[in-house]
Order: sequence, then C-alpha cells, then structure tokens
Amino acid sequence: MALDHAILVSLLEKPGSGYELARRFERSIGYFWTATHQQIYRVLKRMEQDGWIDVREVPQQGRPDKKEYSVAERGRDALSAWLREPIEPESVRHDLAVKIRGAAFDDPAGLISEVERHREAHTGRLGHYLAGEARDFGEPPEDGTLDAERELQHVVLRGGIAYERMMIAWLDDVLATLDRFRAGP
Amino acid sequence: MALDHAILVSLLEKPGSGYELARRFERSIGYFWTATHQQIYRVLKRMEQDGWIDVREVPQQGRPDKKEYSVAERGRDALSAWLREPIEPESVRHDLAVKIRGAAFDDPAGLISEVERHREAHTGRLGHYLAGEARDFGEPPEDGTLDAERELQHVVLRGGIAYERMMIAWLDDVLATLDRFRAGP
DNA sequence: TCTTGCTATGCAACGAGGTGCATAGCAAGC
DNA sequence: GCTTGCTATGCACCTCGTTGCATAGCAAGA
Repeated sequence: MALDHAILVSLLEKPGSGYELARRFERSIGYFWTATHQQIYRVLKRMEQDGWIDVREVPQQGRPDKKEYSVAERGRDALSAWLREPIEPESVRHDLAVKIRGAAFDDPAGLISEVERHREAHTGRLGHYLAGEARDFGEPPEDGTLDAERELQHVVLRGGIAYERMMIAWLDDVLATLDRFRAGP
Repeated sequence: MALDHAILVSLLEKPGSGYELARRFERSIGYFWTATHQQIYRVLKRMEQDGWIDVREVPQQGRPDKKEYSVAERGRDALSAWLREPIEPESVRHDLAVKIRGAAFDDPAGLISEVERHREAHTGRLGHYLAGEARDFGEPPEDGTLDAERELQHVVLRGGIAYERMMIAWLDDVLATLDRFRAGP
C-alpha cells in the first residue's frame, strides 16, 4: 500500500493537517496519487497509533482548530524500508481504452464527444503543470547547489508533463480514427 | 466499474471461458486493464445471473471441460449504455513517482537500480507491443474496407506504444537526475 | 509410480477504496 | 436571524481487488 507512503512523503515535505493533506491530494501529490479525505483521516489515525507520525493540536483564530501531523522516527524508517523494496511496474486501468475497443460493437462516432472531453481535461492539466513548472522551477536556485527535494520534485513534474503531452497526441490520433467512422457502416 | 465492461468487450471480440479470459488479461486487454482469475470468475457468475451473458458447456478431449461464455442481448445493452455515460479521466497511481519524491529524504542514488528495473520492464513491453503491431497490423486488410474492430484495436495499441516510449524517455530523465546525487550530500 | 505442470473452476477472508452522511466552528451577506 | 460556504474531522457501509487455498482432469517424463 502506497497511500501510507505518499502521505509520509507529503508530511516530510511539509507537516500539515488531514484537511491540508486532502487539498494537496487535489494538486501536487494528487497528480500521481489520488485519495479522498476519508481515506486520509483513516490512514493518519492508523499511522499515529503505530507511532509513524506525531500530532500537535494547533489552535487557530477565525477557523476550527486543527491537528498538525509530522513524521516520527518510525515513519521515516518505514518509508526508508519501503524505498528499498522493489515494486511491480504499475498495473494500468484505462476505462477509455476499454470504451474505444468496445465502440467497435456499437457506434464509434458516438465516442467523439467523450474523447474530446478527455482531451480538454488533459490540455487543462498540461497547462496547469507548465504554469507550476515556470513558477517553481523557472530559475535555478540562487546558491547553485544541488537540492534533492527540488530536483526530484521537478523530475516527477516533468513526467507528468510528458504524460499529458503523450495523451493529447494519442487522443488526437483516436479522434482522427473515430472520425473515419462518422456516418459510416 | 469497468471490469464488467472489459469482459464484455473481450467476449464480443471472441467468446471464451473464464480461464481463457484470464489469459487474455495477461496480454491484449490486460495491457490497459488488469484482473486476476478470481475476479473474472466472480464477475462472470454475476453477469450470467443477470442475463448479460450466455454459457455453453464445451466438452474437451485431453483437458477438463470448460464453460464458454458469450454476450447476450442484455449484455450488449449494458455495454451500449456504459459507452454513452461520460467517465472521469483516470485517476493515476504511480508508486514510482511517490518513491522518487520520497528518495529526497533518504538515499536518492539508492533508487537507481529500481528505476533501471522499471525501465527494462517498459522496454520489454514496448518490444512486445511492436511485435504485436507488426504481426496483426503490419499490412492493410486485403479488401481495403474499414474494419472498426481492427482499426480501434490498432489505435489502442498505438496508445500503449506511445505510453511505453514516453515512460522509457522519462525513466532516462529520472536516471540522469538520480545520477547527479551519486555519493552526493 | 510418482511428480511436475498445464488446464479449468471456485471459496473464504481481508484490506483498500469510494460514497454518503454527520458534526461543528466561524465568517459574510441577505 | 437565517442561509450559505469554507475549514476541519470523522463514522458507517458497501464494493472491488488481492491473497491464499482447494479441487480436479489429464499429459509427459523421471
């Protein structure tokens, strides 16, 4: 299970509450690992019981108090152990690919609007990534030293960018293919 | 849930037993939707009860008998309805990306062998896809007509090829980045 | 004969993930 | 005063997916 580890990484990058984590999972980390707030609270509770993370009650003004979590020694060890474990290359689940193959037995051209919707979603994400890249990695760090956290975040973001570009190109290929079946057989 | 629909599509492409489906999910369909044989048998049972698919006992010589499933009217309708439903662009789960960002708090260079393993896996898949493409789509159909099933299978396969190429290029990027931290800080 | 291995189907149990719902503090606007 | 909306946390339930195990027919080879 990698949700534990995704949360640990996020907390190492910056301690925060369950609510804040949930919002990070809508951006940043969420680009390559999704989770709802219920999942996050559940995992936080378990990790706290296991001593992987520490809690600190933080009173706030103008809004409800929060529990700020940070990674404890045991959490670091658990993450370290996980990093050393080989994992299987991801198992993919592409609904859209199933739909495309399925459309052969229904109406291929009927899928066009759906594929266009997906294309727009990916274009949006790409724009978002590129804006983030320009903002956070536009200029090299002042002191010129190697910052592992920064460099590794950047290479992951480049992966997201490459993925979205690939998807957009492929969806164009799909659209061109579907288009050949407009009012066809 | 799309496992139902992935199975329906596979059975429309060619009727078969649970065992045969399980093997297809290790190849072909399995490239963009994974499933174990237990999942498949469970779903087949449910879909048969719901009248989505028909069964036929097929005696075999030299091996145990099998149950051959094929798609019934209701199954076609269910697939058709699903094709018309908009779906959300997939939620991604990349363990490796979590690991890469996590490596900033451990030993970045320690990830190199793991990333190399993934690179090999993707290279293998790419070779497999390219061989399949040459075999199944190397030459255009004799009669020159548009075959939706063939064309749509091909465009999905091209997606797989584009994905693997993108991943290999990105993993090279990751390796180059990690390499800068060899025996580093 | 015994083991190994492939074909073929299935159950039981558990854990992960998702949906819906509930609660509560506080601010801003109607 | 009431509603709306954001922050913040959590429970209950149900489904999906995975793991481990079990059974059984038949072939091939040691």
